[in-house]
Amino acid sequence: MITSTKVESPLGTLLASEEDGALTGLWFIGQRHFPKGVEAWREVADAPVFGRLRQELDEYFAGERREFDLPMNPGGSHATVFQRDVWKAIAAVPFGKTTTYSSLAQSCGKPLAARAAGAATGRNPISILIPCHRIVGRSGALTGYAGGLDRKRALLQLES
Amino acid sequence: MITSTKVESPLGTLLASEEDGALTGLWFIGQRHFPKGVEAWREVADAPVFGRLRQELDEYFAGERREFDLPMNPGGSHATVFQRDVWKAIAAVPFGKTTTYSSLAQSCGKPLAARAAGAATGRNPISILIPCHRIVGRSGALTGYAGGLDRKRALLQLES
DNA sequence: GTGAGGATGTCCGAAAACGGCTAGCGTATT
DNA sequence: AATACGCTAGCCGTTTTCGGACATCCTCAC
Repeated sequence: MITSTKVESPLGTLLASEEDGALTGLWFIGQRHFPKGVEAWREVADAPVFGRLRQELDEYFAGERREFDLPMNPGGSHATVFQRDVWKAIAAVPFGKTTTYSSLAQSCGKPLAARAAGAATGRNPISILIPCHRIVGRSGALTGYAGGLDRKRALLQLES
Repeated sequence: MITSTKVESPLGTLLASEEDGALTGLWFIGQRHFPKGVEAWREVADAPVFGRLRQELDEYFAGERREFDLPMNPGGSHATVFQRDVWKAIAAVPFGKTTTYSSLAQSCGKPLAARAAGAATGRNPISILIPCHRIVGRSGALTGYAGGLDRKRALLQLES
């Protein structure tokens, strides 16, 4: 059973989803690749993981938190091996640092799959906590963000 | 979280699956349309619904039970509306009776979809409890069964 | 009778299109 | 000479698309 709730943030409202006590998703409302079957999820505002999420997000946006610490399970069941690898590599990028798509690809053992890594990055199901905003082009250009480049800029600004 | 277990029967071994306390699947091992992600399910032999299933199945095969009574949730999340309609119509066919694919299609409000009803019948996720063995061709021929025609014959024999 | 053909929803495989990329060159500015 | 754009062409996993195949049955022409 998947449950969901809405979370407010300085960058707009987010939708969070949870299953078996672990956070499975966090998207800006209406962003690119917003999940499809949302209507079937049951809204349960007070699941334990949602409480922690709200608090840690508040601290993060207040500049008082650099890392998140709560149970996560991105991708549920339909994600591919490559996607999981990419998301894991993204999660390893520390606060305040950035890395490139080609570097991600390399970490996954597929040095030539930079473009595919970009596609996988865009499908990251847990915005902010899996910091896909820290991934930029080789030239340093921001290239893209499923929640919009403005939000990507704002997040990088917050971390600088 | 989906869990599974194996169940013995006079017609062979079955795999049962459960989620949130409801039975979600029951297949003959290796039958046509056997589910795919089974490796990812956790084997838990003693879920409550599995206990009831074992007992009711034993009674059924002993000729002492004509109807099943336990929580079912066929198709989980990826089933289509049409499939659910067909399975519901199949569940309404009583012990010892049979009906036809075209009759099923009619019950679903799509009188011309007899063939599609056949396809949906084949995907029935809960063998025996959703009695797809009671569906025959208009001429009375047994036409097909995902678990093999022998088993279909045996089940109809048992109910006669 | 008997055989051919059409209606129907879904799955499956194959093939094509599509991205949150990059390196390599030419040109065009300083 | 450097640097900065802009275009092009390869790279690769995933998504989309499309064409058959099915646990059928009715009708219409011979």
